[in-house]
Amino acid sequence: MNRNRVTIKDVARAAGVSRQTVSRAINDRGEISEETRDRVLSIAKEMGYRPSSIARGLATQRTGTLGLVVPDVANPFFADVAQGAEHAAYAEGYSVFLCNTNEDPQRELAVLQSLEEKRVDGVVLCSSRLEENELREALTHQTAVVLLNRWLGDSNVGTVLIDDEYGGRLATEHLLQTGHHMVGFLAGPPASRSGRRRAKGYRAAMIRAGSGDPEAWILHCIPTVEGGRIAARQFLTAYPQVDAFFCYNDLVAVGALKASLELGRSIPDELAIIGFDDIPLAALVTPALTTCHVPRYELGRQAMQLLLDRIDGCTDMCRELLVQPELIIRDSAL
Amino acid sequence: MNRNRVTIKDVARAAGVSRQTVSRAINDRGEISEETRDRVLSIAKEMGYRPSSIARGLATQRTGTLGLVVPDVANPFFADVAQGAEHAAYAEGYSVFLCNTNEDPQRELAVLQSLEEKRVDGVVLCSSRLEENELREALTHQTAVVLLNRWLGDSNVGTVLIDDEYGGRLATEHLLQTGHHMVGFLAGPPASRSGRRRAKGYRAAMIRAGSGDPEAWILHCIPTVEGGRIAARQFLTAYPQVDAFFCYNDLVAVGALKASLELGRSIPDELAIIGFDDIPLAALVTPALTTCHVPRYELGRQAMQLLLDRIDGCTDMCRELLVQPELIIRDSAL
DNA sequence: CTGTTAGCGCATTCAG
DNA sequence: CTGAATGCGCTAACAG
Repeated sequence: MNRNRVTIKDVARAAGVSRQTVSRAINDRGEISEETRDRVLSIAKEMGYRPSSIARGLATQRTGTLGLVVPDVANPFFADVAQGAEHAAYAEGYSVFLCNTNEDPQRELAVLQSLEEKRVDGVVLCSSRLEENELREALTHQTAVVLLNRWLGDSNVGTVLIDDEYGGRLATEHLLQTGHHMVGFLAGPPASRSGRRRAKGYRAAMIRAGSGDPEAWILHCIPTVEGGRIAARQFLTAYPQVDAFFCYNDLVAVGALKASLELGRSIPDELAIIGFDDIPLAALVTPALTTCHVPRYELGRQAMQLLLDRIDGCTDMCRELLVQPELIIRDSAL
Repeated sequence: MNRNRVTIKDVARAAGVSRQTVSRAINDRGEISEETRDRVLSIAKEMGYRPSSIARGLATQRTGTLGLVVPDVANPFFADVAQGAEHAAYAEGYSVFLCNTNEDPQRELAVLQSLEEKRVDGVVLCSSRLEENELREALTHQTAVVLLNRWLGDSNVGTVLIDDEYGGRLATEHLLQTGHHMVGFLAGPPASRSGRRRAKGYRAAMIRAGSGDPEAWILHCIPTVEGGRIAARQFLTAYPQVDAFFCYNDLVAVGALKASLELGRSIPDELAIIGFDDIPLAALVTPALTTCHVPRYELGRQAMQLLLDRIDGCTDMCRELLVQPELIIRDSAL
C-alpha cells in the first residue's frame, strides 16, 4: 500500500484538460459539458484518484469536519448521544472528531484548542465542566458551537437541554393522578442543576394538586443505588404514610425499590416508584422500573442538527432547544 | 465569534521576524535562539494564534489524524473499544475520526474512502463486514491499517484478535476441573468465526480430559437470550445427565440459566453455566453469571497502539496481536 | 464551456 | 541563527 498519491494534476494530464476542469468535474457544478465531465470522472476513477479534503479545506476555508466533545464515550449516555450526533452529521456529508475529556477541564480546554487548529466547521460540546468565564473564553475563537446539557448566558451559542422541569412534572402528576397523595422526592445532590429543575416540576405538580407543603418531602441523597436505599429508608421511617417516590434518577430509584421491599412494602400497590433516565438497568430489575425516558440518541441528533443549521447561517432563530422526557410505565408505578 | 483568523504571517509581522522564524518557534526545533523563540511565542499567544493543522498537513503530508471505524458506537462493546483507542491516540497527540458503519458494507466502503480523502495517517477497522477481496481492495490505498476482530490473509495490515480458542479452553477446563464431566457447548451461529474458535478450545479441553466425544454435545443456536433458552431446553431434554454448559456468549448463557431454572435444576450445584464477553447484564442476573471477560478497552488500546507503531515505521515486527479473555467467577459456576 | 493566474497557511529546501 | 524562495493540492476569480 501507500503508493504515491495521484493528484488532480495527474488526472488533468491523463485527461488532457486543465486542473480546473477536473475540479469542476468532481464538484459537479454546471460550468462543464456533460461529456467532458463523464470522461474526466471515469479517468479519475480508473486512476483511483481521491481528492484531498485537506487541500480543499485550505482553499475553501471549510473542512467538512466537526468536533464532538463528550466526557466519556464509554458511558452509555454519551455513547447514544454520540451515535445520534454522528448520524446527523454523516447525513449531511460531515465527518466528526470524537473527543473524550474524562471530565477533566484542562483536557477539555486542550481538546477545544486542538479542534480549532483542525479548523473544524463547528463543535458540539456535551456537559462542559468549565467555569462560566473559562468556557466563554474557550468558545470565542470557535466558528460555531452547540452546548448540550449546559447553559451559558449571552454567548452566541446554540443550546440543547433536557426539559427536566417537564419531566419532574410529568412523573409527579402521573403519581398524583393514579391515586397517590403523599409523593416524596428523592432529590439527588443539591448541586445538580438538573436535579433542581426536576424539583421545580415536582413542586409545581404538588402545589397544583393541593397536596400540602412539598418542601418537607424533598430529601437530597447521593445519586447511587446505595444512596437511594439509605434515603428511602430514612424517608419511610420519618413519614410512614408516604405512598410514592419520585426519584432523581434510576439508580436512586432502584435503591428506593430495595429499601421499600426490605421494609415490607409491596410495590406498586402500597408504594409506587418512578425513576429518571431510563438506563438499561431500569428494565431489568424486579419489579421493572417506571421511569422518565431521556431520549439520548435524539439529544445528540438534535444538537448536531442545530449545529448544522447554525453553520448554514441560521444563527438567529435557531438558538435553543428543549428535549422532552417521556414517561415509560413499567411495573413500579402503574 | 469567528473573527478573521490570525495566521503565521500576522504573527511574523507583529514580531518583526519572518514567517519561518515563527514556524521554528512554534515547532521548537533548535535552530532558533531561546530569546526570539520566547518572544515570538508570547506574541503568538497574545494574538490568539492557532496554527492551522490543515495547512501544516498539506505541507508535511501528515495530518495527525486517524480513523476509527466501528459498526455502532452505541453498542457498549464498541464504545469501550473506542474509548481505549481514543485514549491511546490522544496520548500520542493524534485525533481520531469516529465512523459508524451500522453494519452496512456499502457504508463501510464510503467511510473508508472518506477517510482516505481526509488523508488520515492510519485506520483502525473493527469487525469489517466486507468480503475478503472487497476489503483487500478497499485497503490498498490506505496508509496504515489495523484490523480488529477480523483476519485478512497476506495483506500488509496489523491485526488484533480476541484469543477465542484460549477462552474456550479456559472455560471448559474450569468446568472440568471443578468436578463436571458432561459439558455441553451452546455454540451460537455456525457462521460465527469466533464461535468456531471457541469450539476449538472447547474440543481441545474435552478431548484432553477424556470426556468422550464432544461433537454430539455441541449445539448451535441463535445468539440471544431466547435462542439460548430454547437450545438449553432442547439439550436438557436430549441429555438429562448434562452437568454444565459453556455458552457462546452471555446472552445465550442467560437464556440457558432461565431454561435450567424453569426445568428445576439448581445452579450452580446441579448445573454450572459459563458465558462469554462479560457484558454488564452478566453481573446483574441471578445467579450472577460466571463468564470469560473480554477486555474491550484493552482491545481498542492495543489496536491503536499497534497502528501507531506501524505508522512509525515498524511494519514488519508488529503484525499480529492476540488479546486473552479472563475467567470471571461469579455464581453460575464456581 | 474551458484555461490561466493567484492564493489558502504552512514547512522545506537552501542562502546568507 | 535567520530570511527568501518554492511547493503541498486544491479552488476562486477572472479571461478567453
